[in-house]
Amino acid sequence: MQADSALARELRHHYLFSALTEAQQARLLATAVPRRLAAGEQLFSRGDSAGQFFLLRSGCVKLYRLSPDGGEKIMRLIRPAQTFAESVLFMDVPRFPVSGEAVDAAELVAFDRETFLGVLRESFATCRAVMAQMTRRIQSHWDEIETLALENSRYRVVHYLLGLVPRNAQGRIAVTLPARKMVIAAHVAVTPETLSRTLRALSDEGLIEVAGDEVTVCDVEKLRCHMH
Amino acid sequence: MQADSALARELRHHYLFSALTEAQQARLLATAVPRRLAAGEQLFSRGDSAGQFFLLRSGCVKLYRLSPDGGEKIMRLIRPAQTFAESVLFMDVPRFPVSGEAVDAAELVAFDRETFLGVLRESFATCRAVMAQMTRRIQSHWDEIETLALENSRYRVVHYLLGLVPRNAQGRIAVTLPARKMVIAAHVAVTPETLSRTLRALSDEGLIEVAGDEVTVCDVEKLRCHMH
DNA sequence: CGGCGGACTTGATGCCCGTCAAGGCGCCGG
DNA sequence: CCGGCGCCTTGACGGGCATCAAGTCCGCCG
Repeated sequence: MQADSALARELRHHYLFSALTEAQQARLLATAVPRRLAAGEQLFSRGDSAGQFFLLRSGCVKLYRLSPDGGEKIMRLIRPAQTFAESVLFMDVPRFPVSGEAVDAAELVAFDRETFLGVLRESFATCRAVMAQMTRRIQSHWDEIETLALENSRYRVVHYLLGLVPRNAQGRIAVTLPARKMVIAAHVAVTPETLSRTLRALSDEGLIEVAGDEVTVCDVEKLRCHMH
Repeated sequence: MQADSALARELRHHYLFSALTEAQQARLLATAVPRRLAAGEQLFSRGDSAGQFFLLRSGCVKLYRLSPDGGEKIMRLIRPAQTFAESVLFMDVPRFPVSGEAVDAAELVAFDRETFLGVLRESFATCRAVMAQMTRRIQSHWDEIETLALENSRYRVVHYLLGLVPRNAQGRIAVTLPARKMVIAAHVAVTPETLSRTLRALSDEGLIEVAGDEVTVCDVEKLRCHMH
């Protein structure tokens, strides 16, 4: 790998690597393997045995599971500068718990599990960072579970929208949807049709305004209390 | 605390403590606070700032969130010998992300956050144990999200039942429901009525047999492929 | 430009499932 | 023994949402 310097610079701001010494980072890079994926290409399947985790450098990757009836549930969308499949680091028999596939053409780096565990042993700060990150992930899962457990689709959509606006936001605020509406519909477990209808109903009631993938919430407070 | 020896014995088999030296365990116990809860008594509310996590010694505790319309979603049921709210260990501003309340009268021990973090710094083995546990939790959340995202209630119930049987189970197998049916219904986001009807339909079709909280799956394979 | 395909929207229809209500059953205290 | 109280079950009904099917809009490419 000779494009190391650019990669090393990217790593410096990543939670998994920022607390490591240069020497430790070098050890990781020595066993790192670059990889390219075409759009739609599969990276791994649920159940595959796993010896590495990944950093996405460009493009977009989805982690998903297939439901029995052929539908797919997207568990997470990976954006550039995010790592994923770190969970294989800590499993006794490391297997991927989800499938991973490139949405857009992607450029990524695979890090070796054992090498990283060796480095981790020497860096408590990185351990803490990992645990903090996992804590955040668990809480975002709780949010998602909370959304999915809501009885009707309107609540789920509103709950999802509220999850997009910053915690302390007030009044009027614009957000851009993080993915195509089809994908979002899958996230909140409704059909694209219902999502469309629900957004229309909300905008007819003057609660939001929709323009493409730009959604502006007219009054965050009102929308929040609209859930009650 | 003079009932220490019994408590110390319980800790020895717990993932958070088993890798610690006697001295480290002693440090933890020195700042541990025993606590009793009556049935229905609240331990903490979502959003409360948190300086400790808990080990349940007897009874039953539920972690839950209230939905806007007053319904509650149980995120996790805590059984004796389990710790909970460990996530407060790793948050920058530690707050409880869910509410906690005793279902049955409960006996528990509160451990001090800072003390535990101090011990954790000295034990990489415990770090690994924590990360492994969090990994398992994340994956069980994925399972739950997968369940909740299933479109109809029959699939959700079957998926839940299949989650109860051991991974490699085959043929006929009996499981006992881990909670009252009302609670399970909440878990899979259906009403108790629908759960009841679904179980009846499944047993009418000869797929399962229900007797109280004992459910025997007549043929795991058939039930599994029944999802497809 | 004009044809094509994919994403989104909108409409009509049917059915799943939530709601309400009435029973059956075990448990408890009187 | 009875009466009361939860929990579970079963029934009837209505609404919400998935499904199917057009229709619109837009980007793409020949």
